[in-house]
Amino acid sequence: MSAVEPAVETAKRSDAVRNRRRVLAAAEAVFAERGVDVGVPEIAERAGVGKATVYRSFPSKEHLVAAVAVARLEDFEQRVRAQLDAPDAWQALHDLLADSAVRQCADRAITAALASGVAQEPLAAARASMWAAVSALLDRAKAEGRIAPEATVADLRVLWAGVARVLAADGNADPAAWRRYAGLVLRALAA
Amino acid sequence: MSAVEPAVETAKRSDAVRNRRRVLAAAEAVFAERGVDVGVPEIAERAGVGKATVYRSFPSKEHLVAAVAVARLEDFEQRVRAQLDAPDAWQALHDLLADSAVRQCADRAITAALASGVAQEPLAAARASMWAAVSALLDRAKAEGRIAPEATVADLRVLWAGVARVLAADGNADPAAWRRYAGLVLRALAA
Amino acid sequence: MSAVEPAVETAKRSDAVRNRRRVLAAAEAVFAERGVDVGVPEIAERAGVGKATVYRSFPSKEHLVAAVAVARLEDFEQRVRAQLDAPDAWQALHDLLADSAVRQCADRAITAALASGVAQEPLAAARASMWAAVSALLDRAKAEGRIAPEATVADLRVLWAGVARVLAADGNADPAAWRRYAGLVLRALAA
Amino acid sequence: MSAVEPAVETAKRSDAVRNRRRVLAAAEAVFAERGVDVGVPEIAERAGVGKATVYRSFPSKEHLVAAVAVARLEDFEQRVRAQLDAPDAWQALHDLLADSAVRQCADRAITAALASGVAQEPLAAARASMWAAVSALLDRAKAEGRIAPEATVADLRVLWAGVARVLAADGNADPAAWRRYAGLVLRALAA
DNA sequence: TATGAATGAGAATTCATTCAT
DNA sequence: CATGAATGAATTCTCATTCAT
Repeated sequence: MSAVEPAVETAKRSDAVRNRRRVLAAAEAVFAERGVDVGVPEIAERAGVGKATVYRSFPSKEHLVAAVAVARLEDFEQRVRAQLDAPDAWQALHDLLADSAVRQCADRAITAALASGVAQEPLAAARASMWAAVSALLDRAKAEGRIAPEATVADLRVLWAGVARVLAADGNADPAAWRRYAGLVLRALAA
Repeated sequence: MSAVEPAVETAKRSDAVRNRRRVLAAAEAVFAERGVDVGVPEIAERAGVGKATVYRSFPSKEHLVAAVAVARLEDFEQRVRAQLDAPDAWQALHDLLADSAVRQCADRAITAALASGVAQEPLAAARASMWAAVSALLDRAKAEGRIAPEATVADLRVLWAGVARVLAADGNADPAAWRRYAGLVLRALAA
Repeated sequence: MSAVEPAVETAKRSDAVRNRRRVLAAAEAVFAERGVDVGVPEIAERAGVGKATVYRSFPSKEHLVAAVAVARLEDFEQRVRAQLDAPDAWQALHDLLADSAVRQCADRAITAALASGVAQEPLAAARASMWAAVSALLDRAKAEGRIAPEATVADLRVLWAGVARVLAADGNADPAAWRRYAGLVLRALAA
Repeated sequence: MSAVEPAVETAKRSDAVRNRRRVLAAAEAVFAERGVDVGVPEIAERAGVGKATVYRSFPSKEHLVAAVAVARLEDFEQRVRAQLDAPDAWQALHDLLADSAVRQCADRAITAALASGVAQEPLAAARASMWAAVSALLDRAKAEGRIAPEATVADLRVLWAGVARVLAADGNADPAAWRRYAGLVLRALAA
């Protein structure tokens, strides 16, 4: 019996974890499509669960928003770290920027989460960690002589997050356009 | 005598016009501080008028949002046109960007107004007119050899509107920072 | 001078009286067309005056409604009295009913005015006076042997006011239909 | 087992259904007492539920009004059909009218619902079905020789709905009065 | 005096969140 | 545990009525 109970508990937890993931994925998708102002019912329906189930995994909508932001940041960070040893750091940076077409979702979520003041620590940590990774790549690009020494990762953030927001708001999903702006942004920071 | 009557009519309107301006100013301020989702009562209180007075001047909140956007655009356009004959076009452009009054407020308002589909024509006209003025200045900067020929005013918009949004979202009101990013953006478009 | 002042005062009063009539007429028309729930601005515009002018003649909208009801009642009463000596009382009654196609306006107004509890005395008086006149005509019809002795003017009111309301609500403006129902109502009260 | 699941689902709905009925009953009562212009909060309080609960069962107030009208019509229709085989059709008709539950409430609701254009089909269907039943009874009364062959169910509607409205507006709840007017109306249509 | 402007109260409706089932 | 139902707070907007001009 003592062996069964944990199994049951684990099973339940795995269900909970699965639901949590479903909700998170649904929220990401819906936020990306229609902004962070969509209602909870919509997210719940998209996730195929009831409204209350959303609240089992996330104490409030703001926490859900923050969780989406964190997930996005972690996701992007992984992709950055996978390129840390790329032969051409500048090119890797360029490609990463160009590929981050889903950014607006995270950005809106980050903005909303920060504005709400909820769960700021995990969010700030995820942000810092992500930017640390980018910073490493940026440093390598500087070492390659392609990026100006005084350029900072903060600059990159301001420029690129801005571009991403505007393109997203425009509904511009053309990869070539994103690619072109990635080049322009790096040019702004060029040595 | 026939000249007096209109004066009387204008006098009556003057109060309405003054209130309309107050509401517009209050809306600009509140939108800039807290986004376009703030309620009408808040705007009314800030303007020192009652809720219904807002609705006298603007048929709906969406119209108010659109009016704020248009006012912002017109305001900025005037400042651009005042620099059309400046000796150094690049410098003029740089300065305009640096103390740009078309910030998150206008952008959020424009986005919201466009999304709402209300009063799109005047808004689109104001936008086009403003960008036409900027385009003229940009052309002069190209002629000076400081801006790349293939750079477009659309590029400038994407880069600068983005920077402005991010800085505004950060609550960064440091003029030096805005100035620095103005330089970076123009560098991205440099010849 | 003492002779002039009253003249001026009278002139002013005549203006006021004219405006009062205009408003009353406009209210009658609008109430008949769209019910008593139309707003004051609409009535004012129809009357060609400002909103506040309505309030100069009538302390509140409810008073205006009551005044419309009273005017209607008095109007109808006059038409009844004009028939008091008609040779055929039954026929006169029938014609009066059939011609009272504008009744729904008065009825809605009477209902609203009574429900509001405002200005009940003049309204009640006008009602009583009007029904007294109808009663006289009804008595003559009884004397002619066409109407049952036990029929009352209250019966006539219930039946005919009801028919008028329903036809009006149906939007039925066909005189032939009104005429036919006038006959049916009198048949219900026939000797 | 498969039989249990629906039961569970029904159990959940049972509360909703009970509240739906409560709201409907409260709306009927309030509409009958004070007209269809009463606010939703009042109805909700009368039903012992929150405002938003009303909106769970009925998408809008207009839908609620239409639902009340339909419920009233169906209720009355059932009572008519229960009398279709009564030995004395005239008497059955008389009795039905006399204790008619389709009173001002239903009529005002029908009028409002038709004016709003919402849910017209179910309403029209309920109306037609109800009048079809009445028509059957009326035909039997014609066959009995008590009602004129040229009388129509539309006539009955105009006369009786009108009487009902006026009596209701008068606040006259005396069964004897309703009974008496039922007799008068049938007299108007007598052979 | 007549007017357009101003206003607070209140209407319908939606939403994030909590409970009973 | 998961769910649909319930709710009060908030939002947009309208209206009868009063005031400054």
